[in-house]
Amino acid sequence: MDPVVQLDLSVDRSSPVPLYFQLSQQLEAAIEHGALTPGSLLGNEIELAARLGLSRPTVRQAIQSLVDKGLLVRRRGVGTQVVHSQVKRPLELSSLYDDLEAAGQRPATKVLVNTAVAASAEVAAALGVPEGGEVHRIERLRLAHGEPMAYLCNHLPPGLLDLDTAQLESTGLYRMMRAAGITLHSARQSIGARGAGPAEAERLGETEGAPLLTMRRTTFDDTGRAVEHGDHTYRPTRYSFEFQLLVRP
Amino acid sequence: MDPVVQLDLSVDRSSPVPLYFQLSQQLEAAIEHGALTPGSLLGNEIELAARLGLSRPTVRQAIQSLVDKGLLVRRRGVGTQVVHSQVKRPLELSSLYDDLEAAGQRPATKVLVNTAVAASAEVAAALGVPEGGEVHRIERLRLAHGEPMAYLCNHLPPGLLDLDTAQLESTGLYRMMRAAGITLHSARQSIGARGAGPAEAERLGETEGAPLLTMRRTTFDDTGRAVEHGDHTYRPTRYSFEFQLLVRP
DNA sequence: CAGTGGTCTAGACCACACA
DNA sequence: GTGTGGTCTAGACCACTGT
Repeated sequence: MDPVVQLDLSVDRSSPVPLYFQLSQQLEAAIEHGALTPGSLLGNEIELAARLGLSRPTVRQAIQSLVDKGLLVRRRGVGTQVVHSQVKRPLELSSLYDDLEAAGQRPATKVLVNTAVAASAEVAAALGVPEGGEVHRIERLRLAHGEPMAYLCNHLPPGLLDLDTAQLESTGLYRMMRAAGITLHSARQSIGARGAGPAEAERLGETEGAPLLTMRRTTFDDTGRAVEHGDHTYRPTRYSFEFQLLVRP
Repeated sequence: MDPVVQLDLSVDRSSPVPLYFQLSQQLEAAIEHGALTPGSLLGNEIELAARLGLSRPTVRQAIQSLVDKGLLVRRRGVGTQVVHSQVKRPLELSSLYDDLEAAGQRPATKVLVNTAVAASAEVAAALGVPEGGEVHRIERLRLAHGEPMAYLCNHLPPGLLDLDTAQLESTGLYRMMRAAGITLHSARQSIGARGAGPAEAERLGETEGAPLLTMRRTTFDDTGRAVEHGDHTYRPTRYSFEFQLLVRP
């Protein structure tokens, strides 16, 4: 039988951090460094609440947040268990710049184009602006260790952001948006593949017809406004999309 | 100013369906068919609870589930608003079979291989079985309208499932797993691209070196056990990965 | 300031799993 | 049966937003 684990848990009621959050952090940390081993039972919620001097709904809220992260599983009539597998993070709205930086690849960006243009039909539809209306176009080449990894073409609605070329070369677009107070909310993505055309091959240092990984994405903020439409091509020998999924219960 | 909408909401206390779920379904339906327009305010929770004869936590639970789906946004001091954009579904653990069926493409499957084999190092590591130990190997060709769309190679731990060839040809692997009482929980995926080798090109009706979309995935059930490892190749002219993402709040 | 969501309490009854 | 999570109530106070 799986053991019921006794943990050293406590909450600080004078802290501004919500109690449920303090608890979920402690539980997550316990799972992280092995104090709660995979498969172990958490002990029932009532008893846990009594031990911490919390109400049951508060304890439930803490546990629920970890269930949502995929770290715990609840079974009615059984209990709450630590999931065995190493669930890391569900897919997030990732930024290539952040991905590369996290991998220690010291990303570099070369801005090829940074100008206002008339919106094509596709861009206009994606951004919700009139066709032929003004939008901002950015073309960038992303490099790691001096090697081209991806060609990024983005369009943004006019006036959304101050698109300084120097800033674009030193950080990622999403970071600039967040810094400008834009709350990213959702994105619609499409990932595919195709053979490289002559210009693409040249830009990325590939041969014509070489397989390329493509990603098209429209990103929305929390008011539902489209804030960015991107058309990216990646060298598949240098980059692939990796992510963890959770099944919606 | 955005209008506060008055809706015709009600709950049935004699129903076995949870009250919060009844409410969230009605709200979702109202958003779906436009009774709640994007940007409109939902009205405060206390008043909504009073109107329905529910407690505030119950109403909050209903609203929270829609916030989690990305349909609503809460702002402290402001209220709860319907998101403007058409958020459909966050990425789920999708099955190619279901994807094709949903697109009305009448998928067909040809089972090429269905046998026990010794686990390669990669498969053994993915499934958590000893290298060289017995695993089950399935190779399938997925067709739509008689045209090959994808080549699917999967490995499963031994004895997990009764892998009937006829059943494999008439439905998808995930459906068979769910029908066998396996609760899918999470998956780790990697999507990339490469040029087709001679055998792959032959199988999919492509020429050698043609770009192919690749997906490698390991799926886990809710006990953390790996239940499947797949290595799939898709014809990019016929298939791409489309999904909606929500930003982690 | 008033109004909103964010957090929290101390109980209650029910449905399901397992022995 | 017993024990678990699932749902629900009727309040409370706090933090933030916008006027």
